[in-house]
Amino acid sequence: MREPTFFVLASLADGRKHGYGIIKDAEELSDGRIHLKVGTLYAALDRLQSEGLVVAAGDEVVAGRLRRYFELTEDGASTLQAESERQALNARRANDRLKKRAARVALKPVIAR
Amino acid sequence: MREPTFFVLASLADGRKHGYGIIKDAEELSDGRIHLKVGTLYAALDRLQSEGLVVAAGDEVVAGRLRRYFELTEDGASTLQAESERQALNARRANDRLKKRAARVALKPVIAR
DNA sequence: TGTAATAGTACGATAGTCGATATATATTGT
DNA sequence: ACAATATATATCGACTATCGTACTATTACA
Repeated sequence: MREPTFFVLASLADGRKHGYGIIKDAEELSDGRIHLKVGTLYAALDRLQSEGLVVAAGDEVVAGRLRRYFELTEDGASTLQAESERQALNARRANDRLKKRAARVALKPVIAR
Repeated sequence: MREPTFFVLASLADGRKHGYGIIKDAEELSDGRIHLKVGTLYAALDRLQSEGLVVAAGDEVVAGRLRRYFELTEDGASTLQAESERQALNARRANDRLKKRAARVALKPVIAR
């Protein structure tokens, strides 16, 4: 799963939201790092719905504008959970290696002298 | 950065390796979850070289077979570091939300009674 | 009055991965 | 002796998520 999709699910884990709301929320959740493109978002929502990870949760018209609401399914929540654990583990593994590497490269110049 | 590329860097963080060695190492590092496809690997190595994250580190012939070795640059190491931190943070954020969500859905049936 | 923010739709381009095919040698099993 | 598996790299078309941009439309604010 790629980062934009991950943030769509993570955003919806907070509760029912509409498309534009997801964009704003994901931006906040990622400290401004992620700005979901509209094309990416609605494509992702369509795909996630067809996969059963997200369901449409009513259309509303607020201030003359259509809002399409979505919410996470239990499947969506457990998929996000699994994805989150996978990423945390990958990060830990990479970090272990980087630490060992740092120890190695710190040693090298001393030997070379 | 996508998972296969991440594992190419993580594998090389361990030290100098050749293509096939990276595939085997990534498999081990990920507890068998990741099996890098050859197409993906060599495309990734070319790309990472052109980005300066990886450098060619000598060709050798071992037991009649050519081995093309690669190693991580300092840029590659810090890119992997940044990527690893990003993923760990994303995972933490998603997890926080999932915990809150679990608390919410655990409450709902009680109210409904 | 026009600019920013809100909200959604549409679509071509790009990039990374997948899956398959090819080539070649070494090792292991029957 | 022969087949299967492991080692090792190269290449290429297909797929798909994302990007980037343009478009429509309303409301709020300066």
